[in-house]
Amino acid sequence: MKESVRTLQKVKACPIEYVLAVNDTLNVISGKWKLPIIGTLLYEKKRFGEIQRNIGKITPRMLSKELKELEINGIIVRKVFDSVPVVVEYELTPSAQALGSVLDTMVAWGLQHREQVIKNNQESA
Amino acid sequence: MKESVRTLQKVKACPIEYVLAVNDTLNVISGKWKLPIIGTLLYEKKRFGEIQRNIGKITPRMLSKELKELEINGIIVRKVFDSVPVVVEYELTPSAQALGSVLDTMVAWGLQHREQVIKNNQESA
DNA sequence: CCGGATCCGACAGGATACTG
DNA sequence: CAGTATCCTGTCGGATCCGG
Repeated sequence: MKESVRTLQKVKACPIEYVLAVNDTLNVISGKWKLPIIGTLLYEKKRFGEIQRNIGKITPRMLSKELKELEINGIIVRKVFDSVPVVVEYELTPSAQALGSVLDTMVAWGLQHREQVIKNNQESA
Repeated sequence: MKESVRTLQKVKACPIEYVLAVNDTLNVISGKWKLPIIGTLLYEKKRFGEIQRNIGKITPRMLSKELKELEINGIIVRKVFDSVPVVVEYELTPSAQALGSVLDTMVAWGLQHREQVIKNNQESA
């Protein structure tokens, strides 16, 4: 677990498991590349190079590192085909696909919040 | 906007506003202290020192910085009372209180994901 | 084609001391 | 009480080159 999201405390009267659950979710969607990677795999499973081209500016080092983390966290599955040259496919787990609901609420809140901020600015003008 | 969450791309067939909305939400809840601060203010408005004691291990430097960011982002309101000594109160905006729905879905996903991971480990054992 | 190894800058976050 | 100022460390992420 990353240090930066470890210390969530006292969010409402939530039991400790809730706090851990929120941190688990945050660890899966925060950082610069996690969501782009998940996003590009939502359509279909892809190979290393495909992901890299799809995302655009990510270096192989970062892509490799992020894929490894996502695999450890049960977000993607890595399949190696022993051909020559070697082929590796990455695919989302069902759990990862269920992230859609989280993103939906985040979109909803983001849009609503933006509206609210604009309205407040107009009032104070 | 932080660099680390700027490059979200191609998440599903989402229009660009959805991507921005997700980033807005992420900017409000990621980092080590944002959620603890919001959490402690969910009960009631508090003063600087109260927040600091409530959270526990945060330094005044970090607390000040985070509160400033949260204010800029329309998450909290800062009220200064010109008494001696000076009193400053921090309070959540309605928008911030609406974050509960986001946290709820994150909790739900986190719990479900954990279950799924455990189940998969048992199967492969 | 799929990465690993190495080096490097930028920045989040901590420790401590000090002001209005 | 409510912060600032300064310094320091660790982690994130980029660049480049190398290997199976």
